[in-house]
Amino acid sequence: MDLSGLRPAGGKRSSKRDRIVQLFLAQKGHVTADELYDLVRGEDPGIGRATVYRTLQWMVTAGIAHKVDFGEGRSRYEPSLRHPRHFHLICNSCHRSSEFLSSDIEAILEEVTAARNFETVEAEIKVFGICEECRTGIKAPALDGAATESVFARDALRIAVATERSGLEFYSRAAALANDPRGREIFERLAEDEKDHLGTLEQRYAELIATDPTLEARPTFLFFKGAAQGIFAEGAEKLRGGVDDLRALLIGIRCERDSHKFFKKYGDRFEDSEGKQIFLEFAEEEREHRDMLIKEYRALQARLGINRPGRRGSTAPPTH
Amino acid sequence: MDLSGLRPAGGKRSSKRDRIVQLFLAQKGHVTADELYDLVRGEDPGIGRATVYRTLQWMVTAGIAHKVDFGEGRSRYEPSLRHPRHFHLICNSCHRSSEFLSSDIEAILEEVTAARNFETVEAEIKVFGICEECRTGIKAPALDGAATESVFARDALRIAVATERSGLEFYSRAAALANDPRGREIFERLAEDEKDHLGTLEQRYAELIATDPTLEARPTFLFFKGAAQGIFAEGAEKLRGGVDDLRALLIGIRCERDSHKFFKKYGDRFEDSEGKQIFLEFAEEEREHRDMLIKEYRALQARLGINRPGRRGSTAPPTH
DNA sequence: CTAGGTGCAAATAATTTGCAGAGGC
DNA sequence: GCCTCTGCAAATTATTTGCACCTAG
Repeated sequence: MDLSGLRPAGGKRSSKRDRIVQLFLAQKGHVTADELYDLVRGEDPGIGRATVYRTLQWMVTAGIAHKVDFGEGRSRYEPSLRHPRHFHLICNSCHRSSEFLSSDIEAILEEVTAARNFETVEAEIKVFGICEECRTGIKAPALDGAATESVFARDALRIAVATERSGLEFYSRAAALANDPRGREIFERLAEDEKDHLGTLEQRYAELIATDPTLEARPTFLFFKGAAQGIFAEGAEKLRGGVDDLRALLIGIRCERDSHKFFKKYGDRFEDSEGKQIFLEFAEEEREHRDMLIKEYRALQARLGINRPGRRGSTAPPTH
Repeated sequence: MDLSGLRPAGGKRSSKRDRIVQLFLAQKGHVTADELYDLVRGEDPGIGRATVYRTLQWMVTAGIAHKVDFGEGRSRYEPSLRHPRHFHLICNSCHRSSEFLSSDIEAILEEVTAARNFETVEAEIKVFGICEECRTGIKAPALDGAATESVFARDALRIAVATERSGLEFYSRAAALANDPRGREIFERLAEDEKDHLGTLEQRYAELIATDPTLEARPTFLFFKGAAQGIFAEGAEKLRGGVDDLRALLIGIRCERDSHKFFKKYGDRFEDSEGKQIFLEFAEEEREHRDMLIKEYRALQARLGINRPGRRGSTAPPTH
């Protein structure tokens, strides 16, 4: 692994430090300073404990390592590459920890800190308790370091598939309900797009699973509110009662905004370059969809003009 | 304060321990062992550091105190009476911390741990960063220990008011839309109930503010998704497109379930006995509302019988 | 009387630091 | 040659423990 980009300017080459860093990065989970010291000693008995501590400290300031405290009275360190903000479930019995991501929690924390005018540097969540294995004795599929990236890709793809599926349903229904022929045409076109996306995502998902068949059984890593039903599901639900065209457009605009956000956010985090490309491309297309819907909303509003029945609430489409 | 209930069976009376405990409980924020030692020394120089540590330890096992680690290399302790699960914002600059509650985060964590078959003992969230005062120099109204209870009551009442307001709107609309006269009658009756509740809550809110006029300016302590719009807001929104009576009933059932949960949960946590009583009473009434709606749903379903147009999705009301 | 609480001083355990020497640039 | 890294041992810091004594029940 090339570490040159990680070394801060002015840092000096040092084979010992390099060896410690390398050993550290090769570790799966969360290492103690002492554990790392023992590992280092195994390779080179001429390295002192202080150097390990100093290197760990340096890695933290350099952003390579992340200090975590599981309440054991000593610190643990994890490589901070990959997912910058994950949270921990820590077993009080076997002292192992597993990780998860939750955009929803991140979003709520943003709300809270904004309300308090607090500028977040870092958030940590630790859930202490008893893990499945310690409680039942049944060994559950683990989420070790190597698999994390694939599991992340799997979860992101699953959410994406659900989203496109719900999007397809939303636009199909909207097209069926639409009174205005131009509006119907747009809904039909967007339904087609979502169908395309769905195909691409399902194929990528199948490819991913093919590379590692154990992947499907592994526990969820990325938790996301829209995951189960898809981001458009609520919108599709709203259409059930029957709505006018303007309202359908409005709902679509909101859903596209959310799904754009989703694809952008997780596209950025993807390690797998193919998945990343798909996500970022889709993010762009969802943005285009949204613009198209906004334009159509304005146009339809103008066409309906003043003879449109008055209604409480805003009539302008959201612009952000 | 009577501590007899807090002392574990077999514990021996001890004036020194009692004094330490009392001093600890009188503290506002999060004390370190050493800070407490200094405080204790001020009152009785004959108390040793070890006794303070031992008492702190004892308080933790007895459930009186809660150990928190803000990453300073030493532990802090806070009284664990009152709100059992709050989270912390910690300022890296002035090292003070402020607290918040979020039911939404609690709910998400429950989902995550359930998915991993993890049995939670305790969850902690720490957000590190820079507080408003350190960043801007403007002193913001604090959330000190004494005020926390009142601020909690204020926030709970605000959410409750919003909920009843949205409930009133929901039932008014539902009554206006209802085709079935019996259904309309029920909706009208529930609207009346919500109006009553609203009056009670607004009065209580005014009383609370009267006891401490600075209360309104203090920052939010209890964060809750339904807070801004009220728990029925989404339901009321759904009615906008126009729905049939069965669907309106179904939406009402869901909203009543959520608002029952809300009143129950926070009623249990209320310290202020008047607020507590109101909340628990309302929780009961919301449960009755829900039962009423479910009964009506079944009755209407039966009355409409087989000549009701078929529709995808479940036709049974949720039972939990 | 006796179990448990308490003070003092010494022990522990993780981590940091002073300093003399080694090594990269 | 200079500046930084490094090892070793000593220092530091929060917390715990051994032990003799004390005190409430």
